[in-house]
Amino acid sequence: MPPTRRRAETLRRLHEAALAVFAAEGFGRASVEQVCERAGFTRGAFYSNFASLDELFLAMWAERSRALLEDLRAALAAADTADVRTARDLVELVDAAVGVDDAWYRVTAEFTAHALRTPGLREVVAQREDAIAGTLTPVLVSFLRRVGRAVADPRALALALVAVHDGTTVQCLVEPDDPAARRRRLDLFEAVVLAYTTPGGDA
Amino acid sequence: MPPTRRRAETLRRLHEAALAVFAAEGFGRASVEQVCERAGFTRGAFYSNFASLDELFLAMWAERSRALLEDLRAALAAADTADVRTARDLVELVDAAVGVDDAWYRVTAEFTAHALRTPGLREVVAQREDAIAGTLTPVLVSFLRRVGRAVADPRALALALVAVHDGTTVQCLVEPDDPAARRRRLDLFEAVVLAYTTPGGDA
DNA sequence: TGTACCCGATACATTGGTGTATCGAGAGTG
DNA sequence: CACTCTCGATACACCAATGTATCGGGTACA
Repeated sequence: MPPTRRRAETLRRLHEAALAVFAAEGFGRASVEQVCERAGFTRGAFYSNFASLDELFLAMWAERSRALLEDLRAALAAADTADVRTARDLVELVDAAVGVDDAWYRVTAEFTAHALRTPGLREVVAQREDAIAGTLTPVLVSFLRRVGRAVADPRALALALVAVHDGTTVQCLVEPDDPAARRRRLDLFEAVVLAYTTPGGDA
Repeated sequence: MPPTRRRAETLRRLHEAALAVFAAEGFGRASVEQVCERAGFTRGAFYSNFASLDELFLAMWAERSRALLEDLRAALAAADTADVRTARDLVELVDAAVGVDDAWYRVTAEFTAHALRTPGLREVVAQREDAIAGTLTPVLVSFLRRVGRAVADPRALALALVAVHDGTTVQCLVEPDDPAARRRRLDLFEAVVLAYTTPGGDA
């Protein structure tokens, strides 16, 4: 059964409100009450759509990561091949598309920590991360080939890049006014790409 | 004024209880009440020692990172030079000393997210992280020299390693039964060390 | 051993959140 | 246009936590 028009709109507003509240209060401290107030609903609306904040978060996360990967794919597809010749160019392009999103980082970091302590959730998170890496891999391989690099173990590279992304994002956010942090992030990305690939491709 | 004996013991018990409660409930959801109950005190005890949970956490964190760096230094000092000949050896040694601590990771990740959203705290966290990298740097350089590697930019390396540590820790914890995650972590550490150093040293 | 004062206990007034059971407006449907 | 049933609002009963003001036992120190 497809959600009715009314319901779809309700979900949209709840997602939006939840993101704002999670970002402002922290996932752990956000209450159903706050989310509903922000969305302009009573708690009744919430409970007839979700059983818990966890459930709402997972729905948001699925949506958001889908959109993010789509953006990334689009950014890469739109890039002029002539402008992307080296691994560094590619790294900069991807970084620009993915960015360093303060609010989103905080929310996912907190939720991940929460999931690690909640057995059922841990597996769900593991699955999602796996799916993300899985989607990322082929895109990555094909674009690396364009800049003349062959990847021995694409999965390892994808996971390494995700790890570097997470780790450096914190550093960038902790020192938001320091452009050096941003540069170090790009350097590290580049170093990892070079370490996990060998010359050889279309370039 | 040095803390009296009674007070020192109270602090010890509060630290211990706080770590347990933060780990079990999440930093965001932990209450003063819970911490005190676990420690066997009333809230009166808490408020006459700290103004907030933030304050308590910062005290714990300072203590814990001091101890961690001390352990690391000791582990490196104790290692038989004959057994540590390559960058990989060094990486494995450090990894064994630092480890992947579930509870501690969750607690710090949540606190960091919290600090990012709390202006005053963000700077405190930045300072602490800086101090950690600062302490790490000389140790790192001296041991890399032992295994025959020279470091061009020690600070960049230290920060890169911290980022990789953070990023891969999550991955290891999300898939706790997968030894591959652990191996990928070591591989990434090694790749980064090699990328940020050049041959040349005592070896 | 006396005494000053530290520090943890107690009590109080408040606040804000929880989940469920029930109702009825109005969207969806033929 | 009328019928149906979804879904958000309302109301209920309940609990957990907050921070402060005050008290007094016991530690520390001469």
